[in-house]
Amino acid sequence: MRVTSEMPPIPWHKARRADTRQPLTPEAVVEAGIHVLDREGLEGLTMRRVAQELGTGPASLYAHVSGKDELLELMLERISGEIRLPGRPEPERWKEQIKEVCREAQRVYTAHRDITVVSLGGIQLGPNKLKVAEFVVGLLLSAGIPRQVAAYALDGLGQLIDSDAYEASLYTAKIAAGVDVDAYFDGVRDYLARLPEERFPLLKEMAETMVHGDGDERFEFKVEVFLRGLESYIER
Amino acid sequence: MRVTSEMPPIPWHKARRADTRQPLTPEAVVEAGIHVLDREGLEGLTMRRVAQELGTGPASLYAHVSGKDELLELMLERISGEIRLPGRPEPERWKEQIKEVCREAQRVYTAHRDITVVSLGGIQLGPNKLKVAEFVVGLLLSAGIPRQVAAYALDGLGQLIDSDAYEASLYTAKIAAGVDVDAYFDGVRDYLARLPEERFPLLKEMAETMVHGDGDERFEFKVEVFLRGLESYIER
DNA sequence: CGCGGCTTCGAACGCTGTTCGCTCTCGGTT
DNA sequence: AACCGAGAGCGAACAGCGTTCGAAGCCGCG
Repeated sequence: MRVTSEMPPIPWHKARRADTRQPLTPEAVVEAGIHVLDREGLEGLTMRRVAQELGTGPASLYAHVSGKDELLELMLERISGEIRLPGRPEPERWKEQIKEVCREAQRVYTAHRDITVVSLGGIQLGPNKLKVAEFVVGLLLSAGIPRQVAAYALDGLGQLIDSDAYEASLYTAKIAAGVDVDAYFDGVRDYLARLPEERFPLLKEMAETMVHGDGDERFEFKVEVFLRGLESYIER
Repeated sequence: MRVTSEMPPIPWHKARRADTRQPLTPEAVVEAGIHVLDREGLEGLTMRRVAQELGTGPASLYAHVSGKDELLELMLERISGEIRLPGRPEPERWKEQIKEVCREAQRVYTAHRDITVVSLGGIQLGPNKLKVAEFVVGLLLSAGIPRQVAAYALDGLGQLIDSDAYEASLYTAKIAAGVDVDAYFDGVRDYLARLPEERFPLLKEMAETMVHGDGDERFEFKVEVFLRGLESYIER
């Protein structure tokens, strides 16, 4: 209910949004989306919230983006552009370099909260993601891994990174929400330790071992295991 | 607007819901939830829809279940109970038996659409899930895999199963929605084949290889790779 | 100068999870 | 036998969601 609805527009208020914001392009919408995502997570990423970030209403976004799904995919592709690859592939260090890429990808995705659910949801073919894939597949082939194995491995590594980044982001979200994660894991350990001996002897006894290690350590381990498995496919 | 609001209750209508439905317990709510999930997927699983399934309104559910999140976790745990384990662990066949468990888990989860997003979201400690974990960790230890490695491996295998089942469910959902998945993959292959030579030489050339193989084949491969990697940790 | 097409956006639609408060039932106590 | 409190059931409502519609405004081209 604007009381000024009958009044002439105040001249120096005219281009108010244009002062602080560029004139609304798909890129600007994506950027605003990423801002909201970083601040409030995927759950808080609503079209209304993104529109607010741009000083407008939700309906305005639909001129630049077909809907929330497309916005999410554009955001994911934009974020994938942040992944930095090693300067040049070094085939003799293929395992180490693939690990570097995995670490970097995991770092970038985790930095943007739970964006990776989008990635888990389907194949992404944007240039930024493809660039990473091209680099990794090159390393695999140069290591002597058969083509079909390399293709499947690309899939597997992507899934590993995505699901791990998703899990990691949920913990950082919990921390941000004020949950004491250490206490949570203590609770899990105690729960396991108190399991009935006759049904879960191993889990009960391994309670301490089960909760040991942080996310990075576990991620590092999974990648190492996968790469060791891949190594066994090398043909000479 | 019931016109009978002033009339005495018609006796044989009295227990109308009780005739067809048990008197609403947490178990009944979970079961109804699974019915809706199977029929309409996680997206179609709403509190209203579950309530409708039970012949009541959404508010009634909250007496038995604290909210949608808890309902989902209860559903996941109930579904985990469908996973059948081999009769007894056979340490000399540990790899094959772990594969059997993975296949079975993947089958069960995929049969219930995209329920595994819940699993990706955190640690589940229900007895049904723990039973599977106990079995697998027993096999790993009996194979000579160090305790800490076994603990991490449990995590890794779970993640593999969950993310794969999630992906698989999305494709079956697409099929159910009438999408021609073969045509979709043909499109992906053509897209890859038409990539610019100078930027993506490998992906371009490997287009056919990249889209080769169905979900089961890829899943089988990933599990095999992971297990081969695990094998290298065995200490004698 | 006029006009057609694109952008902008207030309002609305149908949906969601959840809460409130009233009614009703039923088991246990006085 | 009477009562009463606890819990279950549930209609109504709230705040918020993604998305659509239609009117208005703007800009560049003819």
